[in-house]
Amino acid sequence: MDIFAKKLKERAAQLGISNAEAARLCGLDERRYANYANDQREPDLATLVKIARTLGTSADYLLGLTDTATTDKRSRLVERLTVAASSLPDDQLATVVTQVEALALPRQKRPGKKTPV
Amino acid sequence: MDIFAKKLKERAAQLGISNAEAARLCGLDERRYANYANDQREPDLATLVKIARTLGTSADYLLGLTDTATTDKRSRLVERLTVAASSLPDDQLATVVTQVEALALPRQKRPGKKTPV
DNA sequence: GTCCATGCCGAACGTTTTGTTCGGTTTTAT
DNA sequence: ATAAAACCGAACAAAACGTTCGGCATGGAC
Repeated sequence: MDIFAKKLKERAAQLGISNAEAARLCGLDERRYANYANDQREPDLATLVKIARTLGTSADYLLGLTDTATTDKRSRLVERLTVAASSLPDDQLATVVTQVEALALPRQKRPGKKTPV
Repeated sequence: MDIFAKKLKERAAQLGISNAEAARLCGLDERRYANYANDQREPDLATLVKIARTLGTSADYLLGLTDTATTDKRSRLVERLTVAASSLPDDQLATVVTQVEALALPRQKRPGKKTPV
């Protein structure tokens, strides 16, 4: 599956992270992940799912069954944010959400009922 | 991957064919395919793709990635983050990405090969 | 009833593939 | 120049795979 290896590298590039970082995010041994990215080994299905989920993409994309390349620069930034945020512990994630939402909602005179984080 | 096995059987049922017929359609040994459908073996990635294509479905479906209900608490937090971040101007978005990535990868000061924001 | 085509399954065996470790080179930012 | 991080080839034990064999159950044909 050379396509899988290519997509793996392509995805890491989209996210602006190294393969080693992608490995860490996925909770996989760095050498092991590198074997996937270099088309020397193939993961089992559970690992494939874990990678797709962690990198915020689909198995179909990683297997070349769809070509949904994210070319938009802003979209990729948002994806990087999603991937990074997903690896945070609950409390840090909650904090980040609060802060970014504060940034996003510039000035509403009366902040209405908002779901507490 | 018990999900994969289930989806395999589910798909054959949807198509109104036996597992043996599905195996033949995919050009796979009947016993081999049965091992997949019985959750005793797993196919390599190329075979997974062949099955998905032959049965007219997606790898995401076969792997149970489609029905990712966003009912869980963390997923909703991440969704809120995505929505909020998407409304930010470019520079603020870039800043947030940098900060969250720094949080996500608690590591030494030396970043390796990484695409700059 | 007998036959046999079809679907399905467990066990076993030889082969292939994987995960991991070790050591080393290359790259990058200070 | 230095050190941290990224990256990679080789090698080996362990795990997973594909395939074969035999067996069981069902249903239609004769």
